[in-house]
Amino acid sequence: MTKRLRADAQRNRDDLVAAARTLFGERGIDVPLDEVAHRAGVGIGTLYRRFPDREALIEAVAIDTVGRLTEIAETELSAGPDAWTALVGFLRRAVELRIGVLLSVLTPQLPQAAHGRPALRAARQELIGLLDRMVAGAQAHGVLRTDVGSGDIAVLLSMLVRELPGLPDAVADAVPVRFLELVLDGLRTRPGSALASGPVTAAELVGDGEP
Amino acid sequence: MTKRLRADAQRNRDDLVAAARTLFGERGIDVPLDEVAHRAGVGIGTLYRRFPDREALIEAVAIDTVGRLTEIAETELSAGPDAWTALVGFLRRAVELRIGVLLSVLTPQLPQAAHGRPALRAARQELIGLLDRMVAGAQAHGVLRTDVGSGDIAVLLSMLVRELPGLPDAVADAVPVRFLELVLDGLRTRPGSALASGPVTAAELVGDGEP
DNA sequence: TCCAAGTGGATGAATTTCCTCCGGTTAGTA
DNA sequence: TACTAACCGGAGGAAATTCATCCACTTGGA
Repeated sequence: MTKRLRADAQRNRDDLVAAARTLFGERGIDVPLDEVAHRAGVGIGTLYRRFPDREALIEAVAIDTVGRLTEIAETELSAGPDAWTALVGFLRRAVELRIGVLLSVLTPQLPQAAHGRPALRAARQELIGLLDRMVAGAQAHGVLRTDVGSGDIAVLLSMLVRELPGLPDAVADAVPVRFLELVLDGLRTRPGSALASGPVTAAELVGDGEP
Repeated sequence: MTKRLRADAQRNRDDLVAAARTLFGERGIDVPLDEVAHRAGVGIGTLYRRFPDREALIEAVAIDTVGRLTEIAETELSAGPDAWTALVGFLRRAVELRIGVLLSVLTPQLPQAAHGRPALRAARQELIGLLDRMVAGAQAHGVLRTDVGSGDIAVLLSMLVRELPGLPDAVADAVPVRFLELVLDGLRTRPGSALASGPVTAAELVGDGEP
């Protein structure tokens, strides 16, 4: 196993991965590494010492993210009364934490080398298994439509979590959870479902009634 | 009015705006202008002659886009039997053409100056009016949930149209329409609704069963 | 036919991003 | 408490990207 890090070094490493996860998710995989370092509250030097190149950082983020999602999925599956509840819980928590799967599952731009790195492959496979279980289970119970698959869930999560630039902060913050509920329920009127927040009007989006 | 352009020049101008609209939508407002020119099949020089700076191009795209959406909305509203049908038609056509509103309606990064340019303000106001009409109408008929507003529609459209990098082409192409239908219907099983394409599995997303 | 209008892309400037290097700091052990 | 191996931060030059001009050549249309 790799040498054990000094306490502060480990802390910084974790902060870096966390910062990278957020920034990668929000702004894409090619945010300047300087920004990642800054957001983590460490110097650029520190980042480069820990992760020799961008690819290494991406891989670390991927593994970390898949791990978190797997944990969430496991928790929900074992705690929830049924697969659908687990699926919904999984999505809610992932969205709340702003964790998209896509990056971690297929890590688009990840050079083939890293893409297939065994550690990542294994972790990914495990997550996919859990996703499939939730989807299949919910479909078996007849509550999840059968024309969607686990891949749809992955894409959905990524779409929801991705930041839309230019929105007023209040709106931007609410969007992911808001739209998750919308996708779950659909736009059509349906008894018993109501969004937590009120309607967003276009005028409010523009933010200038009469400036 | 501004001087009339020579035929070929006008054609190039249109191509530029079209290329910019697509690229802005897919990759954000700060794609390199070189790429816009290339995609439009013209030289960079041509772009710069027609649009002195990025802001001018953005404004042109915004006006053009709002115009197109307005036209679609008008068509659907007058042709459709009711507001809900019009709204759905509007969304379907906009998604099909990959036209997001957000950019054009609130043009996030647009410097205040241009953001408030009268031509754009007026066009935007008109579009917002139409959106509100569709939303309010559909709600009055009881078919659209009342906890969403025209702003939600704008955000939705932008989310759907935005490209998710790294997806297999086939999936990427299908995503916008696929998810529009999902949002309209919801993930829950519902009689009589079926997606045009089959489920997308996570494995298929990753693209490597056993490579 | 003729030329004002238009074209493209080579090119240097400006900006952004990368990533090394090293003087100073600190965790952790004895 | 003292010592040192490990770690830190960020200045700054190299490299890459993007901007935006300029001009020799082409073309639409009167």
